[in-house]
Amino acid sequence: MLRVNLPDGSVLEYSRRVRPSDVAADIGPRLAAATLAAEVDGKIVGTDAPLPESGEVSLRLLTKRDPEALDLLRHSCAHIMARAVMRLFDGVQLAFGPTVTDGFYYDFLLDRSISEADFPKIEAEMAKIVKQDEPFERIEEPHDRAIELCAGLGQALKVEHLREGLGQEEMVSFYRQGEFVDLCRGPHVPSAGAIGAFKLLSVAGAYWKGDASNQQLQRLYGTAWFTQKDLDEYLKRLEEAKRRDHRVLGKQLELFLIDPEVGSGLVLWLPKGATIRRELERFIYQELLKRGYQPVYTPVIGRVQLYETSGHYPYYADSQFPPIEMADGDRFLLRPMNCPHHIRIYQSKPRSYRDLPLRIAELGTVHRFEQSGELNGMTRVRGFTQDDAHIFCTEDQVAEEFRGCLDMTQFVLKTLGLEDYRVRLGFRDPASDKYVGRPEDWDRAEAALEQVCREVDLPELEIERGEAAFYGPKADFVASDCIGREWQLGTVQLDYNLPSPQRFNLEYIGTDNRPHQPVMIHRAPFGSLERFTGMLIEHFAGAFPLWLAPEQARVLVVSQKFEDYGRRVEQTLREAGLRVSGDYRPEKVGAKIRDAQLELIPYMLVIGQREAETETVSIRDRREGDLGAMPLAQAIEKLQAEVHNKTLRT
RNA sequence: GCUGCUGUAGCUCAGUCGGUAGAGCGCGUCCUUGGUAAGGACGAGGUCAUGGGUCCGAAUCCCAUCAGCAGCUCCA
Repeated sequence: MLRVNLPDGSVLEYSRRVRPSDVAADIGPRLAAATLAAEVDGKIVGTDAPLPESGEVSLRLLTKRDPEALDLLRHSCAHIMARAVMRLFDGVQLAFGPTVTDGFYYDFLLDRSISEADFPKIEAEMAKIVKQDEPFERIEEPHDRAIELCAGLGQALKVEHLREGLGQEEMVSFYRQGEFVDLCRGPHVPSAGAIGAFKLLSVAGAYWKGDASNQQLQRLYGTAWFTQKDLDEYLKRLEEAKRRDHRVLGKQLELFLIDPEVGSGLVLWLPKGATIRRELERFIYQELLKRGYQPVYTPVIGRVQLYETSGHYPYYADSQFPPIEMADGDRFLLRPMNCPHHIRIYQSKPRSYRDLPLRIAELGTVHRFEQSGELNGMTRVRGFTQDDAHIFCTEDQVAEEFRGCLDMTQFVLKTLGLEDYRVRLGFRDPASDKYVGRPEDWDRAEAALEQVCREVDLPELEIERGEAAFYGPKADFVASDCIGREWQLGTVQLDYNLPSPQRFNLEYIGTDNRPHQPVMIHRAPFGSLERFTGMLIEHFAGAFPLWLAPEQARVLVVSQKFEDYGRRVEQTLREAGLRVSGDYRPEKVGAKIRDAQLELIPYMLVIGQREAETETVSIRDRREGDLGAMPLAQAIEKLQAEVHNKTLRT
């Protein structure tokens, strides 16, 4: 006897073996037709997955109203795409075909390359399959039979996966739909007809099992939805996201430039972008000073030997600009990070425990030769400036210093209204040999870091093995760009290795009058100014809060007759510390407003006869529209207050 | 670095079958002097990414290079 508990509290009892589809049918034919999958005791299964013969289960039938069903739909669509590809091309080997956010992909190995020109053909074949509406049938096979089956189908990659990835499994499942059979955990929607709308999006290379030393497969990306309307809305969302892309806005609003004559991945900050950066720098310096940091300046190159000591040079040889070799054989490296210079400042005199914690900060410009395929607007570049600092402290001070770094990073993000981020704890992968230092130091560092992070209120804290820096574990603040790619912004890293005798051999004299090894913390709340600014552009869609806006206000004269008063207003604002310009073109005020709106200028000060006579300005807020006239002095106070408070305009 | 795609005026883009280049916006000049999202007229502006090749003839076809886009790999 099986008791089935349904979400509405009702209970059905069965003395025979049933599947979710049977339960749905018992409830009603409409539900039976609409059911795409089921959730049994919290686990998503297909409608044909047998329920236990006895006992008690809770069952939820999933229809197109449930987001979980959409995921299944996409997975099923990946199978249909694979089926179409196998019909159209010879010798196709299947790799993996999972769902991703808003869609799915499938990796194929085949002789000829697939290009976007092939999409209509593939989509047409998929449409045929969807129209036929054949069911997805689950088949379970013992491991050895599965290998035979895949080998018989010529699916060598699947055989490899069965042997290596699924070597421990006794039984594995396949899904069959017509002539198409695929090793797959499932579940799937009952049949192909559930797919309301789909579209192939792109094709790209992808390495087998994600390893660049393996063969490259062809990955087809697509998306699928319950209805054409959902698909259209999704495509529209993609279009809209593109409009806030920092590369598009950076050009449109003249914020920055990447010029091939200068070099790819090298950012030229235009005056307006430079203004934003300067304000961010001012903000971060104020904050550093409040928090007991000591700013320094150091050069952008150093002797190669310095980076041999740190371990960076051997470790990252491929991703650095090659050393500059002098006639006398001396070699210099364009610095790929700032820590060695700061370490040498630490070592410039004997340090006592009384000096600690020592916090050395610098907006340090570094250069790294990133792979060409990685370069991306301002988010991945070859020259960038970190809001870097290195804290040298005693073991006892680590937790508090680390907490302070997390706090500063959170403060910075909050000030800018960046709430949508996650924190990644990057720990070492014990199986990898890329990490330096003693395992016991690593354990200590990871434990210390995790404990502090757990104490502090951090959103979406996750531990990721293998994400540590080679010298220590770290906490990264990660945010997504307009098309959903994740980027590391702020980072706080704990380092027991660079101070060690094998590296720089840092010391301080303790209360016991004996030398001890300090601990280092590397931290950068923004991360890089380039990447952070890029993300800010997208976050604000180019409409910056007043304190960051390159042009905070524009004086618009109704007619050129009022140019004199307009220029006086402009000058008064400028003297009050505001960034302002004036539009005295012989255009109608409507045209001037439109231009200012499109340039995302926060405030427009409209000036005509009335204002000139009464020493007032008519303020127009870019978002709110006309706010009416007010005395010039009052307008200035209003703007200054907004700047001072770093008000976020929502 | 790898796979696929793309590169035409300052910007966004069109350019058919290979026959010597077009629009809108912007820019300049002139007219208009106006009240909260586009006033009008005229004009200038292109080594069709770069270098080779095929062809009587190349923006168009082929190759290479450079750059960008999407993805993979990498990310101190």
